[in-house]
Amino acid sequence: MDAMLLPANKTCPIAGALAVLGQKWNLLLLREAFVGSTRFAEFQRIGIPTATLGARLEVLVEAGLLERQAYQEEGERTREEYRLTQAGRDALPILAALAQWGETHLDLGARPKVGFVSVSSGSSAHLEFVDENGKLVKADNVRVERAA
Amino acid sequence: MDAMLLPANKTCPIAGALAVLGQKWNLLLLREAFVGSTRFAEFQRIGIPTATLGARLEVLVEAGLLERQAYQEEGERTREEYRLTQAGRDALPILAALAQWGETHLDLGARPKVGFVSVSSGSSAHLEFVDENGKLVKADNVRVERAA
DNA sequence: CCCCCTGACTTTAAAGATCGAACCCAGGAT
DNA sequence: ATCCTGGGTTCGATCTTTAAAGTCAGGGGG
Repeated sequence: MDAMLLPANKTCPIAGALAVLGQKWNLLLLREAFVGSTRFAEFQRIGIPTATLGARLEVLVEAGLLERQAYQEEGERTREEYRLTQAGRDALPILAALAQWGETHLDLGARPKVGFVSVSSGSSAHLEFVDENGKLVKADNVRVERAA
Repeated sequence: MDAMLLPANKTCPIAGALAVLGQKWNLLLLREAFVGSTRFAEFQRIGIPTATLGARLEVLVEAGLLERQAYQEEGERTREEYRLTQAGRDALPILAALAQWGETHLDLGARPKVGFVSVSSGSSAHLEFVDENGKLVKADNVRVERAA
């Protein structure tokens, strides 16, 4: 990841975000957190080796995307679980954008769709570009400008 | 990346997208393509080693995000440049989501902002969640559902 | 006291990915 | 013929991830 933090990349929000989110497994771990996983063993369900899981949870906590919270069940010791911070929750559009792209361009076979659901209306939600006046903008009508 | 394609992950659009887009450098290369880079040497500006660049461009072409096009300048040989396909262009929300997160949560220092601009209105564009009825949904009001 | 169990990690060597430096290739110009 | 330029490739070193084995710690039970 260091090589991606050249002077020019260091001020680029995309490169900066990728410095932590681009590390293997991190976005899938965040997805797990979004669907409710909190415990070490729950995060293992994505198939990540435990050594990597331990290291990644540490990275996500240090980067402020997850936080540790102590919990204790009856007859059990105090343990720690991992919960999304606001910064972690703010990564939701990244996951949604990846999901949208994957749905559109990959052959994923027959399966129930993954869902991003509006809690208040109960209907599914997807990402759109919106301009400063609140108008929808088609993605093909959005240009990326490099800072000078 | 293979371990991320467990049976359960294989049908997940996020994991599937990450199988190609999650590879180091690929999203930054797409960003370069969006701002107009087409040639091998132009992509090098992100600081990627040439060996990795060669391999990555091949991956992005094979995955259908970039395509090669022959070009020839006067007095020069025929060369190939790399241009976004529709699948490549459809990755724009991913870059925008990363940029939004980076802008919000990283200390990037003083610099001109990176821009996503609506071509027709000239104003900046950002991502929002929208429900099936076209209504804006706040991200904190979006729930991620795991497929059963 | 010891043992067991369970969940949460850690250790270690091997495999895989990325990198830096050197190098090669090919076509056009001289 | 050589030189130049752009587009790569090769290769050994370094870093990252992995699989397998292991440790740790607290609570319960004998």
